[in-house]
Amino acid sequence: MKIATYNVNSIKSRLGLLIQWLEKRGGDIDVLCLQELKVTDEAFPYGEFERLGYNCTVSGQRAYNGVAICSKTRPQWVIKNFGVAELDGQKRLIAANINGIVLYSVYAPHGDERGSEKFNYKLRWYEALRGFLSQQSQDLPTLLAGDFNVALNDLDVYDPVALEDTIGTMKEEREALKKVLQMGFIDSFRHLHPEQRGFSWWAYTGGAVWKDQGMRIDYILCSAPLVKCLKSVEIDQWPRRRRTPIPSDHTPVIAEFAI
DNA sequence: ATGGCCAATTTTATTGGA
Repeated sequence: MKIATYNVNSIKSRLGLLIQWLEKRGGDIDVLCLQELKVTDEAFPYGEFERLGYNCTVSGQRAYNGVAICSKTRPQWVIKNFGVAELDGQKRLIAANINGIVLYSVYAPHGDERGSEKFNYKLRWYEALRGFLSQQSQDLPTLLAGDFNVALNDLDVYDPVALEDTIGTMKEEREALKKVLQMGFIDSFRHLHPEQRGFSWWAYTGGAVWKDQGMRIDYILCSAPLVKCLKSVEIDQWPRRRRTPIPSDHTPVIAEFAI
């Protein structure tokens, strides 16, 4: 079973490229976790995914945020949002039970800059994520996939000196994500590739992707039972390295499990 | 692959992204 996570930066703008990519891969993606849809539930292009054999469950929002899980088998149940009034105005979390595996598609807040209201919101969001996870049943194997907007370590940024203390690399953010990992989640890419640089995001500006000036901020985190059957983790740069149609600034991360 | 962001809305500017 292959799981992919992809921050599409608008599903409307990315639909053509996304379908092209799924077809180019020969239909090997079983579950697709999407972020930054920027559309309401009603405006999500369900039909396009149905044609490719996917059932999509969506927590959407106009203009900002929005997450979805698209899978070839229907989920047994779905949860949308934290159930925390302060945070649920922004659609950044969806969970689905697919074949007895609990899958999350999450989109962590960007955070703007240290000390800003958005930065504090980001830290509160991570607290809420941990609170939510701690209340879920631990009986089922769990996958946490999405855009976490944090580069965990210096190996996860192209220039740790230039990017020191900038958004995505600050110690508060890294600690927030590391606390999630300490709940029993493993960074699948780093687990299989301890020394490899592999970015999932490059700025639109300055031809960053051609210079490989990026960051690894998109992750597939898995609970211990799933690590045992983790076969491979791949960052597929193909969608990001298109000139036309215009790509997202992120690229998909794909993990394969022997399930 | 080779100059220079992209997307949505508030639309001919502004806001958010990272």
